[in-house]
Amino acid sequence: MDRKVRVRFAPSPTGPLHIGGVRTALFNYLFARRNGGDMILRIEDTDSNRFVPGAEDYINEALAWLGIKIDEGVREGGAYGPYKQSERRDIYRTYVKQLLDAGRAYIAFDTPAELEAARAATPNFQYDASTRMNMRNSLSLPAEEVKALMDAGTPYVVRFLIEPGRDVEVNDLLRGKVTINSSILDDKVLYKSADDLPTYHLANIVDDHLMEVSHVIRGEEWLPSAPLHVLLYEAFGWADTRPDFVHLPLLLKPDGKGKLSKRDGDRLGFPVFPLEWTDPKTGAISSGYRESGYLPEAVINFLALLGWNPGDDTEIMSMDELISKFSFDHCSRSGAKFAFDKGRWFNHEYIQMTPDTELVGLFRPVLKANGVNDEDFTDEYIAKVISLVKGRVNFVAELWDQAKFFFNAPETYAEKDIKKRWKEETPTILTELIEVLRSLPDFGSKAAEPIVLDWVASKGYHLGNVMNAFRLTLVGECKGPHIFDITELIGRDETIRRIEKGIEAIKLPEA
RNA sequence: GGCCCAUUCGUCUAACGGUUAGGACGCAAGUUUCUCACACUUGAAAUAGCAGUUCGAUUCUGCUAUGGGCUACCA
Repeated sequence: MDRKVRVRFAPSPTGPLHIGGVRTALFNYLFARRNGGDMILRIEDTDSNRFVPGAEDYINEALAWLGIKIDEGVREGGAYGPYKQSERRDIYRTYVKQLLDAGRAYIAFDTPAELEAARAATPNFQYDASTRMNMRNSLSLPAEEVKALMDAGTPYVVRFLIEPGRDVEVNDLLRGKVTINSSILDDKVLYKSADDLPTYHLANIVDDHLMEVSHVIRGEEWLPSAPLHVLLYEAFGWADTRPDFVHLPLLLKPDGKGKLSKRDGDRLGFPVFPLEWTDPKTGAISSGYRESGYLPEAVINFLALLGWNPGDDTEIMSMDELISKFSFDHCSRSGAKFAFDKGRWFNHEYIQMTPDTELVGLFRPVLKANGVNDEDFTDEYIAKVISLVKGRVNFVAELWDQAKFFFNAPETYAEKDIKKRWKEETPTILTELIEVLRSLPDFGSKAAEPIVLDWVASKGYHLGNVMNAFRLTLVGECKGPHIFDITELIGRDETIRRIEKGIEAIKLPEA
């Protein structure tokens, strides 16, 4: 059956979208784009107790930052709306009634306390064919009593009537046929009268059907309930238009047990959220990839390769390349530990590929944060600085560590470098160097270097000691880019000022 | 406990019955160099175990082990 590819990403607004959710969204997006399909963003807010303000905005902002574009959704609109489940109550009510009328579901009045008691009384209690007649529901109770309870406005739920002893087949595009027996399924709650809202299972099936979703691409945690979903499609009479299922392997904690969870937060030393998130209740802040200096392209590239490969050794791929190569044929079925080391490398690669002029805009806030009045420096100057040091950083923020001496003269000088390079005759030599620098007709890196090196050679000085002492006065330690690139950028006056300051401040180490 | 899914270097993965089991991150060494990096070169590093099918198993089957998921009026 050939039909238009339509996929959906359906998060619950219960907090910030975590990185596993982002990966699911990405795979949906890549698959949709690869096949000329539509990408739907559906907000699954059927649990009124877990609603978190701001979460929906966060989801939109995160996907936008990452470059995952939504075709239909709450903001984007579309012909299949509303795209928020809490606005679809009328629709769900109709379909709940359909199931009830067809005898595929029933009404249950058991209170939470009664359910708890039943679970406590029976080991491995399950609300199903073996127990339902002992519970308080429209199957076990006389019709008059059911009516009386309903008339009295007693809270109830609607449960799906599962026929036991049937093998239910789920055909997963990644895993092949998965068969489970319906006896292990319980009579799932589909609807709660208390808030007049369905549960995930009902809403999910109804919406996917009505929105003409062709492929349900979601995390592996949904695999056990997929048979229930198959049964629901059947009960509604939608079996032949049922979407294909793809259950993606999970993202696991890098350090031990379990799937990567929202609560891991900063415990692991790297973000698990795309954007920084402030908990509206506690005020606790969880770091985000954006704020941690990751480029969205790097996050996307890294995530795409967790559980998928292009079929060859290519690793660096833009979104467009990912789209053109994406296929479930190259998806793996096993969970992937979310080790972030490689993510750092991806970010390094993407920083190298990003034009310096573009990095300037990202670096200015870092300068400000470090007390530099960045207005004092032109874009051209900052871009040149970046070009000299970006090869050695993984993150934009790390540029500061590598480049601060381009903005401030050193205040201190590294002890161990002094010990190694500062000799008794150093002040004299550097004083001579100042004269050489003053006499240079052209202070540019290319022009200055041979003249200075010739001078060192002609004097018979130790090149390493002279240059490193020179470097020490400019940088404060023995590190950094080519020395004449530094002097060219900071200029002749500042270079000489720093040498003089160094001669003044650096003392010969004892012994 | 029950049910389901998975298992190749430390990590992400390639090899879809025949390879010296490949690549990348990380790690180590070397080259380069005024320094620290970058870059480049090289290296160490894996088929969970046991049966079976087969001329031949990383690849197919079974069992065991291990890991993971689900087992709510959460998604």
